[in-house]
Amino acid sequence: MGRTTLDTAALAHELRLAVMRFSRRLRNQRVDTSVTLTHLAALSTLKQHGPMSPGELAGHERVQPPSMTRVVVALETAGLVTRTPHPTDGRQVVIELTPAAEEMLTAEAQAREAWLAGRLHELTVEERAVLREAAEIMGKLAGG
Amino acid sequence: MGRTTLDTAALAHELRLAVMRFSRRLRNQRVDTSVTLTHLAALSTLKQHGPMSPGELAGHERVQPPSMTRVVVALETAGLVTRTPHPTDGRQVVIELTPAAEEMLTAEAQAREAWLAGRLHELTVEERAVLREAAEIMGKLAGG
DNA sequence: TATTGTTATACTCTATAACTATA
DNA sequence: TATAGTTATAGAGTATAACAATA
Repeated sequence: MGRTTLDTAALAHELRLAVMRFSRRLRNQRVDTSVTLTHLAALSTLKQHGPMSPGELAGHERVQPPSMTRVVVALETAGLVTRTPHPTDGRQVVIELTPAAEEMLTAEAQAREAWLAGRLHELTVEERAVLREAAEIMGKLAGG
Repeated sequence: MGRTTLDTAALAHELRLAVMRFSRRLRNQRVDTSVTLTHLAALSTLKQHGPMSPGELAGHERVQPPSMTRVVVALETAGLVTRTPHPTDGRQVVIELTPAAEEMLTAEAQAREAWLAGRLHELTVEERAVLREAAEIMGKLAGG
């Protein structure tokens, strides 16, 4: 086992611990309890990629379809997404953001991430640059 | 709102999404289902900082004391930690790793993080360096 | 009275398995 | 048969509130 392998194992260890604590911290910082972070993540994906099926959404969020079904039901109940039949494939449905959701995402963007943004603001420019790159790399790791 | 503030808000958004997906992915990659990642995190903290009370452990892990109680009970049942009375303060108990836990942590260190280490190995040296720095920064953000 | 830890209870998030409807 | 989605069920992880023991 070479030096790179040792380094990688150590990094895996540290990164796992840091990400777990950080994600817990993030999850507990929600202020608007009416919309959870999981719901927000789904809404953000719809905002970013446009209308899609529950299956596609589950793929994007890296959860199983039944998990996404529950999220979509909750969002529909809250009036934040609509479920309409797919135009050509009767098995599929299309999930789309409502104007209310668009408005909410826009209006509360800053407020929702206030804690994290505040903490990030305390960092140096260099540290933020590191996190910006790291976010991209983690996205790649999670997505592949 | 200046440019830095805008950048920070955008970074908060991207970082939150990336960390959530990444942590989900990590949580689902456990192979040895007998010990969950949450339990492992607690064991790693004990390994790193030595014996401590449930309250201290909860503080380290950034969870509430009742949550840690459940983790400790599970770990004690599994024979991975011991709960002994504090020598001078009768209210407190001291949580300590058993030899079995030490052995497990050492022996399975690589195997447990196999997925992540494998993925990290595919990255460039520069990307790993970014994640190494990011882990430290996220630890700081989670801990403060 | 204040602190430490536990118990009781409930909610969120996620999974797997089984089912329905459509292709 | 295969695919998309949902329902049923279960389990992990966490929280708040209430309680017991000790300082």
